[in-house]
Amino acid sequence: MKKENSPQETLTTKERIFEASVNLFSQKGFDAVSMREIGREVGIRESSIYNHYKNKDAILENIINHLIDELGAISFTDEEMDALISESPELFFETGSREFFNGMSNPKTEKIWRILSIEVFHNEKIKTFFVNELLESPINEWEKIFTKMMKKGIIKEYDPRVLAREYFSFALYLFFEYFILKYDTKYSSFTDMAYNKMIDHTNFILKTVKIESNDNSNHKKS
Amino acid sequence: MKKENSPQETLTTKERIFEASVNLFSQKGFDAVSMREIGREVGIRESSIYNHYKNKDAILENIINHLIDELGAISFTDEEMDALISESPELFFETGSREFFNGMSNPKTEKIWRILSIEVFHNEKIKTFFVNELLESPINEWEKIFTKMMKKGIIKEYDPRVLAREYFSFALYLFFEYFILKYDTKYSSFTDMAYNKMIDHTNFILKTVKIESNDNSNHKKS
DNA sequence: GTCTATACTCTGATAGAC
DNA sequence: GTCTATCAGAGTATAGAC
Repeated sequence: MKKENSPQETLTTKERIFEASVNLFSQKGFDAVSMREIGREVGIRESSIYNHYKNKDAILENIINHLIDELGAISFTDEEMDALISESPELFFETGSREFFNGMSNPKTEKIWRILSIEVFHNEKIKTFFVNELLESPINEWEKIFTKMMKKGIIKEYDPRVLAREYFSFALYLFFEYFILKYDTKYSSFTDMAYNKMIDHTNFILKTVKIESNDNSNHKKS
Repeated sequence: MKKENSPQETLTTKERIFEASVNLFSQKGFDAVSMREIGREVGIRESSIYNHYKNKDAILENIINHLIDELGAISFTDEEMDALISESPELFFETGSREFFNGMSNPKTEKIWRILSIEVFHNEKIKTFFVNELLESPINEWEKIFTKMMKKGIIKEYDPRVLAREYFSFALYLFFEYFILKYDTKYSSFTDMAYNKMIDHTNFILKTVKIESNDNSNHKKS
């Protein structure tokens, strides 16, 4: 929809304001960044920003919507899900994890998640977005998935709500560990920090609930 | 160390500033509260606050230290732990959970945790405190505990580090759900929201790793 | 200890010349 | 579209009278 690969010089001023704001907000937080600072970064006066954005909040709004658009683009159909579940639960979890990580792993997207993590307390829209996208809808989705798996005889009977929470809470833990507590430290990306831990987690869950077929290759040690 | 139960009128001005700041910061965040506002709440001019605290940061510092002192007061000796583990893993988990919840459940402590959750991005000291108290030291502790349980033959062999993360990550998930996303909603306290979920979680973990004695009372349904 | 008064800095935002 | 100039308001903090 937008030209993405164009060199820096061909970006419109509005786009340059957007980029500069994402960088500054993700480093310092929304309140700590002034319009003057954004202007300085872009190379224009702060008053000129108001030709492109109504006010400072409109920049943040724009950033949030950018992420929402991006997340809306990736999703599974029920049929794809069904096929995957039937084929192999391991593969399904792997694909699900990959989808989750893809939604937060490119550098720009990571910065936006970071901004939202910082501003979740100060902005009602961000809070609602978080509660929906990170708490409620994923857990509801996973509840459905686990229910389906039980019906298919792939996993043992267990309260699917509890199972969904057991599974997804770990992803949230990783999210908070990275974006709130460990951002700007030794890790180069969310995937870098979290992916292997998520694999360990999936194995742990499967160990408990999976119904073994005739293959007993469970005791792997590295 | 301090008189706690004295009626409001007998608090010193410094204490009243402390109380007012905890209330205001936990509702609006540190930056959003002005010295004028604190003064108004206490009933003095903002300039008078500087007779009791060097500056605004000193108030926050005081609040953080209050929590650190409080947390330092509750802890287990290795002997107590050993005795509990040997007696019953269920009881041990229950006691451990209760300790965790006690550290964040009285109304004043909850408010302080909320303040810290809001300010974790803007304050390096708070971030370090969080990383130590909520991420690293608990997971290290639980790793030791699970190792001990394995040696005693109470739980099955498994990577104790992974197990520690599996167990404690859920507590962190609950912490973030409450203090960051759901504070000021339908729940009256952290315990109110989280305790039953934590029990479900403990049961799930035990289901996977516990070595059953001769009793098979695992299939309870409500 | 608290007050008034004041200093100073920074913020987001607007008006109007070019 | 960008500039200069300017605004009102809020922020922390200090000095000195009482």
